[in-house]
Amino acid sequence: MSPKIVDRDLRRREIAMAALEVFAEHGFEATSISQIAAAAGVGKGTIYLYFATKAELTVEAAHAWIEAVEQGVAPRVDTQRDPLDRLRTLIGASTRAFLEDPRMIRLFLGIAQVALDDSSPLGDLDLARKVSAPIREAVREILVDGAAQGILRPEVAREAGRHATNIVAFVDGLGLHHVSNPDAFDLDGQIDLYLETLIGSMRVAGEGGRDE
Amino acid sequence: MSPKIVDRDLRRREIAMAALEVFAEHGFEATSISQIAAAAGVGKGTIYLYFATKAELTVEAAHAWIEAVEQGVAPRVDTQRDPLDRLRTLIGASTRAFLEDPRMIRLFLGIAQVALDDSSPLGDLDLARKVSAPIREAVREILVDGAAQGILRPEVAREAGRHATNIVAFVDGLGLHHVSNPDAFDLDGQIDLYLETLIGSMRVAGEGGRDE
Amino acid sequence: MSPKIVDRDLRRREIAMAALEVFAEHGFEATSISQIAAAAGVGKGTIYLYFATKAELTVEAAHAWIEAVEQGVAPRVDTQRDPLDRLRTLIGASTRAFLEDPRMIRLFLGIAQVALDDSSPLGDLDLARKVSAPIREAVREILVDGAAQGILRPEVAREAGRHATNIVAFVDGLGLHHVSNPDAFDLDGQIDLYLETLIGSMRVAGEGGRDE
Amino acid sequence: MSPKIVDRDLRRREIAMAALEVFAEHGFEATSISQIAAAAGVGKGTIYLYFATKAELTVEAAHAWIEAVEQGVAPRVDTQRDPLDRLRTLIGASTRAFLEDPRMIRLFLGIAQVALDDSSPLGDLDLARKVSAPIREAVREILVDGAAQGILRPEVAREAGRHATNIVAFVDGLGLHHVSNPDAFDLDGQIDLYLETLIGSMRVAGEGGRDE
DNA sequence: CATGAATGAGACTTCATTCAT
DNA sequence: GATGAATGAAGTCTCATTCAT
Repeated sequence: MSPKIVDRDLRRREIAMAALEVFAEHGFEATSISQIAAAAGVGKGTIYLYFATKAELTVEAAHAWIEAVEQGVAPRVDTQRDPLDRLRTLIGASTRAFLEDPRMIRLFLGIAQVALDDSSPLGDLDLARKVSAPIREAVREILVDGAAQGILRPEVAREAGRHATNIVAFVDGLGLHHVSNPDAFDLDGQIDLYLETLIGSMRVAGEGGRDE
Repeated sequence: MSPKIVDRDLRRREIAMAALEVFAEHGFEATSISQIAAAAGVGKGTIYLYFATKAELTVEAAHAWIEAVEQGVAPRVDTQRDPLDRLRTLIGASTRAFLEDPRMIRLFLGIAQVALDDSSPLGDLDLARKVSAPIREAVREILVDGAAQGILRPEVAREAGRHATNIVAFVDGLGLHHVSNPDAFDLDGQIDLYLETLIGSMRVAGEGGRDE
Repeated sequence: MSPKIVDRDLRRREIAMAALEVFAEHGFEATSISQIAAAAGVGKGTIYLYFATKAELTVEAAHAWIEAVEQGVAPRVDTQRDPLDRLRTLIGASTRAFLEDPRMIRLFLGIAQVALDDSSPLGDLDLARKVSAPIREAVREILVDGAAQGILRPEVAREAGRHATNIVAFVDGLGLHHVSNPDAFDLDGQIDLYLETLIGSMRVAGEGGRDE
Repeated sequence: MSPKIVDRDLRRREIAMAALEVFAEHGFEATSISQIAAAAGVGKGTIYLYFATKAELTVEAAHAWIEAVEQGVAPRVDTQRDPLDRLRTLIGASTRAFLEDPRMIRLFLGIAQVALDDSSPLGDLDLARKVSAPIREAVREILVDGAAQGILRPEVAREAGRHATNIVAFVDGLGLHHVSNPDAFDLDGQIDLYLETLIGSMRVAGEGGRDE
């Protein structure tokens, strides 16, 4: 009656989302098919009607995660007008929302590790890059905007993509350290320091800044 | 009468180093004692003469790694006099040497993941921080030096430790992305961009810079 | 839609009975899960679908044994009317049936040994006592009956429980020796001697006895 | 210099005695060669200079135990003159001394179980019988004495050996139950009850007894 | 002779995957 | 299609036994 293809994809996605939950909760290698089946509310055998292999399920889960991140980040940026404020808001908010949830980092680490496995079908996922793509793009746009408005130096616009890559890399790196030892430093303080250092370098000289 | 004499600590270290190799190759949880034993050229049971548990071996391997990093980084810095050059050399060289070996990031990810496990004896190791401690300290000293020589702004010296934390975080984050997809960006170029942006913000205004 | 239906309790019992066979044959600690699985005709992993642990399987096997003993002993007693004859029949028949199978004593010894282990979940099973409980109770009833009929001394009825305990202890002890070396003595003869000695002391004086 | 045969046997005995200690403490199958070596104060390899196999060591330990029991029992009997008192003393004292030490029963059970193994070289040890031989013999002598003094019935003397076998069997059986659950009954009380029942049947009729 | 480092078989247990229902 | 019972490979760890020192 209903098209089977649609059903299958829907089911795959549902199971993948459930897997995502369990991965985030228990870590990656510690998660069994049984747990995923229970979380998805289906039988263990049913998993194998939709995925040939646990690895294939992992790939789907990673994809689902990427899409979820993409859809979750975009809305947050558009509340501010000033490029510098937008940058502060974007980096600060998404970093905190994203990194302060240990489940997310666990998920990221787990999937990244699987992706790093040479024999893994996740190898071509370019996970870190795809997951951070929406943030990176948003950052890039802000930088271009800022240059267009004369707030940021012109050359920032020329290198906007590469700057965005660095910014995202910093966010992920800081998140990694934060997660390894949340007490080692003040996450907010480090983000502020980074942003102001960055802005100090990008801002058109002579414009009034926050720290001088 | 004369029993075989074995240096337990040396043996532990040897096995830990071998374990490190395999961990880096296959990831942490995917590595079996058998593989480690094979890599170390010993029998499976021998491992347990030196480590009560796989977890204990993991801790030792992590420690070994930390020490190896510590010893590997220090010598590289002292060849330059100018603080900015030293910073470029330190970050550039150690980043490349350290991060272009995918095994290292894999190891780092693996350890971070294990460290995230609450029940893990690695939990209190603060591995991510200890591993990067020598680099962070070297960076901090350079920043303080640079401020003392009047090349960097005085407030950089005051915040040297926090700046160093951010710089190391960036290095790790960029490494993570690089390893995830080596073709996504030019590692050297990104590092240069970061360093010049950073220096641009830290340098005493009016001093001549490299990129303008 | 119609999943395979399995009676878990039945399956547990089946496996426990198979385990019992192997325990009896090889002793308790010398029996491996592999052997039990083979004896039960199932895969090694299947055992763990029904028992969380080897110890849990052991407990279930012990319980199964207790029940088997309970069901095997009761019917034999009710064929005789005279208390002394019933006592002779009960002790003689059940002793022989029970003890001449060396597997049973082996089982008993094994369980006793496991029970001695403080950390064993069998510790609170009081296995030796439970296993012999039905016989002990039957003996007690016979003694009370005998006293009620005026055949045994009144004080025997008052101490019936403690006499029963001693009788059962004797049976087990003789079984132990018998199993240790079946040729060392004539089991039947020793049982007869014991019974007549016992009866000689319990019988109301002046009543005609079998052996004088 | 010193005859090697003597040294070897002495050493074997020393190690066997040490093994006995550990067996009694930790149970039989739970005892490793390492533990025995440590208890004996020798190296693990040294064990194999004196015993080809763990089983062989077990045999020697069992033999050592038998001899120790033999030497320990005899002295206790000779303090009393009245045969009935001597019997009470012998059974009561040796039972308690022997059975109230859980290590001894553990040892007995463990060795018995090994001895029951068909493939065991202990099979010909007739352990239970040999261990109890000295007590059995002492009991037999007391019974013969008692008959000779006219205190016990003449037919007791004729069957003295078989009575002694039964008495020892009872002691062992009661000990087994006691060890399985020390709280199940009062050991002293049960022994007294048994002895008086036994004596009541063996005593020459009309002689003043304890319980009438 | 004595030692203990080394070994590998084998124990218990988990889990991805299959398949009869 | 859906299920979960069944399986066996593989993992961690123990320990009797060997052998170089």
